[in-house]
Amino acid sequence: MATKKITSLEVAKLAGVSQSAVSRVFTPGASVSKKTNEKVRKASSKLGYRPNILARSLITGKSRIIGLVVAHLDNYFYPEALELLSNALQKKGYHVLVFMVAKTAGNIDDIVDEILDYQVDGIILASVSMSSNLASRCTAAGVPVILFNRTQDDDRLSVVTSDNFLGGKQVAQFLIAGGHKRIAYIAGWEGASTQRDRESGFVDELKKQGRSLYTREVGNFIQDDARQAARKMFTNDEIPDAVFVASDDMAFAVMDVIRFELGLKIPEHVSVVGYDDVPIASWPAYDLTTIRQPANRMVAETVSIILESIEDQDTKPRRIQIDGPLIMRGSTRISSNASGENE
Amino acid sequence: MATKKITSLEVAKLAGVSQSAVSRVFTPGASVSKKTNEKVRKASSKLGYRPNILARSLITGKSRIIGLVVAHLDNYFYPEALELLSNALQKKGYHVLVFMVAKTAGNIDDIVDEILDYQVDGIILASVSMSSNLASRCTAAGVPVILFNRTQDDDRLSVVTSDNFLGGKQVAQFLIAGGHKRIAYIAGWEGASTQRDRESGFVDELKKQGRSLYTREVGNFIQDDARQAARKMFTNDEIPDAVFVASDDMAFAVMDVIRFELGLKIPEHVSVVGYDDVPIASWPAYDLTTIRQPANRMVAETVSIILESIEDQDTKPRRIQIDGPLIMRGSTRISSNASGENE
DNA sequence: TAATTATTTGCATTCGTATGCAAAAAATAT
DNA sequence: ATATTTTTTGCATACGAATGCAAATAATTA
Repeated sequence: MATKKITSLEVAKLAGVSQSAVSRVFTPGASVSKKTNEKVRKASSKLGYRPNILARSLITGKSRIIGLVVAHLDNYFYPEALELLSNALQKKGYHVLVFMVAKTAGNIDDIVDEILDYQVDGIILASVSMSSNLASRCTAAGVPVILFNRTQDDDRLSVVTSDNFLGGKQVAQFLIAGGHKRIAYIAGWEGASTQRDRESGFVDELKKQGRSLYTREVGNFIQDDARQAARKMFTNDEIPDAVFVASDDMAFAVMDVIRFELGLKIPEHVSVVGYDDVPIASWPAYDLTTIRQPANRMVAETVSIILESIEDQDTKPRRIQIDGPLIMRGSTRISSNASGENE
Repeated sequence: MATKKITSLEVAKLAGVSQSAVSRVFTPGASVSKKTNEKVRKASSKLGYRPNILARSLITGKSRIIGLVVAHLDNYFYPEALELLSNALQKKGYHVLVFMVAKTAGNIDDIVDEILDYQVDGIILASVSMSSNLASRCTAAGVPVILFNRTQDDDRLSVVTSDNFLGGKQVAQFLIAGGHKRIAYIAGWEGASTQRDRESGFVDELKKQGRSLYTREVGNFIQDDARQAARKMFTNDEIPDAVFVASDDMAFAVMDVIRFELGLKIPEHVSVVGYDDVPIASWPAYDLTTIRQPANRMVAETVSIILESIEDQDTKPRRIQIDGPLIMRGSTRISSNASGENE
């Protein structure tokens, strides 16, 4: 009921000093004598005073809020990243304001406007891209923008991804080395750079080794779509003997279809490879061979870039690619006659 | 570089009106003539003006920010809830500021202090509880607090949970009806009210039907611990023929141990029941019988309570229990000779 | 048309904190 | 003890928008 807010002025009165003195006590690096400091601290804790971050932001121009836009919280890679991100930023005195966006990402721009309304110090777009026009707006407002797990050709934006092209390539090499002949691909949402890069790395390498895709379907990074894609792909006369699925999340759905709907065995009848290495991939029920996206390192880079950009407005946007290893597990077979296929 | 902020004053100048006029145009329900409205809108969009939420908050005392404290983003129930929550609040013009807290929840109080610094309009604690002292602070500050999926005896706090006691009871009834004789339980973290309620509902019903727990281990709502618990539980001479695991998340780990480490069959050798009904539970690889926690309804209640409390400071805290059904799937057997066991 | 009422508008102040500047106090040097 | 330098302090103002109040304008009525 009694909604009373303790302000610096009241603390000042109790401590017998000026409001500025109180402010200085709570401003690191300001000039305050030991005695004043003590008086103020005492009065503050007596009244339960804490500085109002919003009022402070108004004058400093820094809110210590980072806006985060996420679409796919259902793909476990993102909650994991969010947790790491939030923890890392928290340690630095920042906090994350979350903005969810429809998976069928449309009007990101409106959302970003909302974010800017909060005077955030920086913006992280997880698996989402923004219009060039809006990028200008952010730049003009001095708000650094970082794309996380998504690329875009705009040198005003920083980008942190895994090396998706290399990842795709590694999968191709691995599958060919494993002696697979009919190699298929289930794509993610084709608007996503990660999808495109994974696929072109994959297909490029196949070509380089004189192969080509046996079948291709689209799963849009959505489990239901992936299931559909799998059903279509595996009801032909001659099914693929290996399939690379553009994300672990979809791969699980695909494996379920292969095993429980079609009664096929993994990897005996078909090898499955995913992408991300989310925790579930290592659960024995799936035991999925996959490319690891090192969420921790990606997050660490993201945080360091954003903090640097905030502290020094003149920091140039950076583009970081972190490569992750192929994690070999039981969902893929390794034939013994795998050899001699290097160009 | 050119960090220029457009303020209402600049818009006012361009539009040839006063700053107050601009403010009124952006304040729903304020008195503005059609003509002024047009002039201001025009000038605003020309300059790209948007009101500064922080400055507004300072004077209105409302930030349109909701603080959310989460611990277990690795249990899929929470990302799901977060997504629903954020979406629902977004629709109402609110946004979620996320605070992660260690799973071994200790100093929640410090975190809540940080939250209050942001002048949030409300606080949601997901699976986390707070000291009574701090509850007073929040009440005094006029900030409503809602516990999500966790109870606590404090009538200043609102609480939204599923009916965990009833859930536990349902599981007991179901397992007994299924003809199980040696019924075990793997507990969550014992500091959690959800854990306690699930267990007491479960054990109470067993007793009522003249049974008792065959074995009990603790999994702390952590997969690794659950695995350990399962190993211990299933290496005795006579293993349980049914086990109720306090969360789906742990149940998956337990199932993996049972099947892949111990080579037992589910449900032939042992039935497994979980709690939450996260999406993975319905994946055929697990096909887990479980109690559904209706995240959508829980979130809807949470949002409606928090908004109501914000709009009307005199709203009394509420305690909502939403009951969820038992979802019968393939991880439990239903024996035919299940009968005559009522007291 | 004049008188009365309803709407708009601008002025000035407020929210809570930070900070440039000049005065005061303390510390140091001469 | 005095002069000089350094540190601390308070005053006053600024941040950007919202709002009570009174003046100005428009709409309504007689």
